[in-house]
Amino acid sequence: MIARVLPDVGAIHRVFDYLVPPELERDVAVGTMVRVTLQGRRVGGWVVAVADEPETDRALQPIAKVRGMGPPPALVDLTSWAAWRWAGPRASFLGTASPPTAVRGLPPAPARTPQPTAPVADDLAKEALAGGRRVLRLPPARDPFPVVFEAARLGPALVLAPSVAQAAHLAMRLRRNGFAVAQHPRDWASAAAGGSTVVGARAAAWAPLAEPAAVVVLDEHDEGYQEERAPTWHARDVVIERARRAGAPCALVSPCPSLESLATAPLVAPSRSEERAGWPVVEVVDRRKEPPGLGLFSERVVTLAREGGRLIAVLNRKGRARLLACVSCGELGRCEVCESAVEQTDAGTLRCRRCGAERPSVCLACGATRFRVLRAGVSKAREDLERLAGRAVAEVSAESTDAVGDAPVLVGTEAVLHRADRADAVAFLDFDQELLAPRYRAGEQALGLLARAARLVGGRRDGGRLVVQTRMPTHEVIDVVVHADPSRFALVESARRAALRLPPESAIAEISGEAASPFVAALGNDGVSLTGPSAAGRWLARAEDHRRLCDGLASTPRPPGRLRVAVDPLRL
DNA sequence: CGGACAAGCTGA
DNA sequence: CAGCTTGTCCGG
Repeated sequence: MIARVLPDVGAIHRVFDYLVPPELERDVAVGTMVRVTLQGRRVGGWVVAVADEPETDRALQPIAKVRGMGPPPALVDLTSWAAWRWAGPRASFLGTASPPTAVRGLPPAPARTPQPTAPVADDLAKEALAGGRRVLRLPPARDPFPVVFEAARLGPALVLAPSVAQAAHLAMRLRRNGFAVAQHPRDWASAAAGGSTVVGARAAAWAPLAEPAAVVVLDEHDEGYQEERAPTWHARDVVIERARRAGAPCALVSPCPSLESLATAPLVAPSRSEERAGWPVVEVVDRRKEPPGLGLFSERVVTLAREGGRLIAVLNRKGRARLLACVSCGELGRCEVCESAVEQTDAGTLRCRRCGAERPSVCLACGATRFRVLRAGVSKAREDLERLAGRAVAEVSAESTDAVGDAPVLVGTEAVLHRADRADAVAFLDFDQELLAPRYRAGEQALGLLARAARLVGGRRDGGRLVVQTRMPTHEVIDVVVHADPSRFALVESARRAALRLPPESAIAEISGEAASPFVAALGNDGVSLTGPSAAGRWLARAEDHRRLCDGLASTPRPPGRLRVAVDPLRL
């Protein structure tokens, strides 16, 4: 018996043949994790195929050790596809699909799927999982659990949630309903044994179910599903492919579905009135019509902060002040080293955001020591709101570690929307910053923020309330919440993407690193067009679809040196 | 990736 | 020319 082994070594993308000693034959199959001798040293690797005859005349080495079970053959096969789709090494996908600690044997599979105790009847869930792929648009306040329930009823299903905490919560609810459940990656062995529905976050896209009976992705628009480091694989796209291969129904659930999903699957949505009920009331504060000098806070937000209900104010700017001007001469506060804008620290000094140089609060032009805040950050916002509201206001950012507790008023970056679990109102202090962010997905991302905030306040019948401060009150993203109709954004945005040839109207990859230049020189051909390099030394490869793009990337030899290829880059 | 080996550089 | 650095090649 011959094992074809892919070593778990960075720069090796080849498969090598090894002899399987007779006493190990029982333990070796496609997916098995082994240790082998390569060039005199021991390295880990995966058996990606078994054969009777070697492909070489060389003398074969025996497999040194069987480390344990690895991904099932269907997933080993899927890693080849993923390596093509995201232009990355197959070994990195095999690593994600492998157990966190060695698995020598599997627990017994549950004899049969236990009969759920309390059936949840839901026509939309049934329709979304009737067969093939569907986008299921459910408003933020509507519980998606019936979809998960319906999927698990069909057999061992694969269910993704954007965060580990949400996945754990779903697992608990499924268990309470009588289903056998495995949490990925903790229960890797149970998942591999079969018979259990598997629940997890991004990495669970690679959970070891042989063939899911159904696939559900909750909040499929969530950016947490995409890996930031190259290869930039997307969990949603991985499970879509798994569902396709298994012939299993696949429901992509979201209050604001991504254009990518809408472009490739039919939409299922509740009635207008049901959808409306699931979005909160939104108050749009048109800042163009307000008297000048109010700063970050409209009268409406100040009133809400005073009134008593729990208010969360969102401002996506960290620190105290992001842009300052001298009180006496009006000159902008800039770095004496690199001339970039300086920010004000909590200690009152000025710090450069680009190079980190710090200096006392002194104007470079006139020597005055006082500055006016032109663009406040959350720290300043917290101070101001506390003064205006006359009660304690807490600050929350990604860095702050204090428990949110039940502080009545919170000010924070968007991290606050992840840390708090409920609110009576959420106010976006500078929503234009989100709408106008220089990224092609800014609109989708802004809408995602509104949907997340909507979850914290609940639907309109629960008194849920969003306040959006903006100078673009008729922007289609705001329109979505005003009318509780996400298609208002999708229509406008997909036309815009088509005009600009941006995804999903094209497939793009960002290429950077020292080897980028020779790589793109060899790339530009059949169906792949190139732009670049940008100031940061990045190229953009674009094709009509992923097939053309990924074929082009795969057929181009990689020159030596560091090369980063980010297919479907999030930020652009 | 990391070991092997070859070619290139330095100093006595 | 020994002794060391740097570069290139390749793995079962």
